[in-house]
Amino acid sequence: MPKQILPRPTDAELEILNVLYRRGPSTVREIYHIINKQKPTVYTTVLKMLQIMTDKGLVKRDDRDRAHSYEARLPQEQTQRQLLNDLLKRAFEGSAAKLVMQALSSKKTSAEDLAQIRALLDKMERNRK
Amino acid sequence: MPKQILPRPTDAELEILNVLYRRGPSTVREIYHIINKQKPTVYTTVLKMLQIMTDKGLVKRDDRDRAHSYEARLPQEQTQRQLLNDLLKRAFEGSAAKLVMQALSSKKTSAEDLAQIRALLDKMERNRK
DNA sequence: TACTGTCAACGAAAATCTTCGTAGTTGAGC
DNA sequence: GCTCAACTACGAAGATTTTCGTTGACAGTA
Repeated sequence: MPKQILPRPTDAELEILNVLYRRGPSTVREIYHIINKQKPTVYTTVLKMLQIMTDKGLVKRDDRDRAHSYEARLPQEQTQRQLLNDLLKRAFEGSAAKLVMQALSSKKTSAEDLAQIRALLDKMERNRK
Repeated sequence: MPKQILPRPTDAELEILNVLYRRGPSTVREIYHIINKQKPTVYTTVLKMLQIMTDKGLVKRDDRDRAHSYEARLPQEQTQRQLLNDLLKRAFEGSAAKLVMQALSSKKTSAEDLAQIRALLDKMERNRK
């Protein structure tokens, strides 16, 4: 029973989504191999997670072949944005600026990254006029 | 039994932490009044949460008075940073730049905020030399 | 057909998170 | 001392998340 509003993915679910984002549509076996390297797990655990995620609507299942193929339902950017907005509300009182400041000051960011961000800032200010 | 490494606060725990950050040290009753407005709850639920959070080390308890007083153990900025770093690892492959870009592009940010971020960027680039 | 290996389905157990009812303690006022 | 109101402690129930064992289905091969 698919839901309309996608729930925030849990930790384990996010790990699987990340695999799907890196690999594109994949079978349970393929996903299992990768997950198992990161964190020793049993095949059926991964399968169960995928079934739950299908119910929640986080992934789509293609069951034409015997080995079903799974695919993330939302593009990575949208998942990231959703998680960010969620964190924004829960911990930053909705202030994106505070969040960005914290992110920049806590992590060492490369010169290229800084330049990239600066470019984005420029673009946003231009659009503002 | 306090732990060394503080666990990531859960949703309900974060709500309580936010109250503590706004109010400073507070009694259960005070926290309960606020939480109850946001989401009807029973007094003992809030109390239980605080006890769990004390065990986890998320808050400190001052039991000198009869009505114990609770206080966040980490400053708000540190909690925020922890949550950010966590999200960074789980959803952004550790790239703060990607995270910042998403945050900036998804949310409308005010001109003042943009200026503030730009100032931070300048400062970071100066320090880099 | 019988055997083998791979697969999805299912349910239950384990772990964690959240809520709440009950009980016992303490302090203030009589 | 006794009673009442407010408080904390405790444990259990419910909900959710995560893990895993078992089963049955299916496809290929001899």
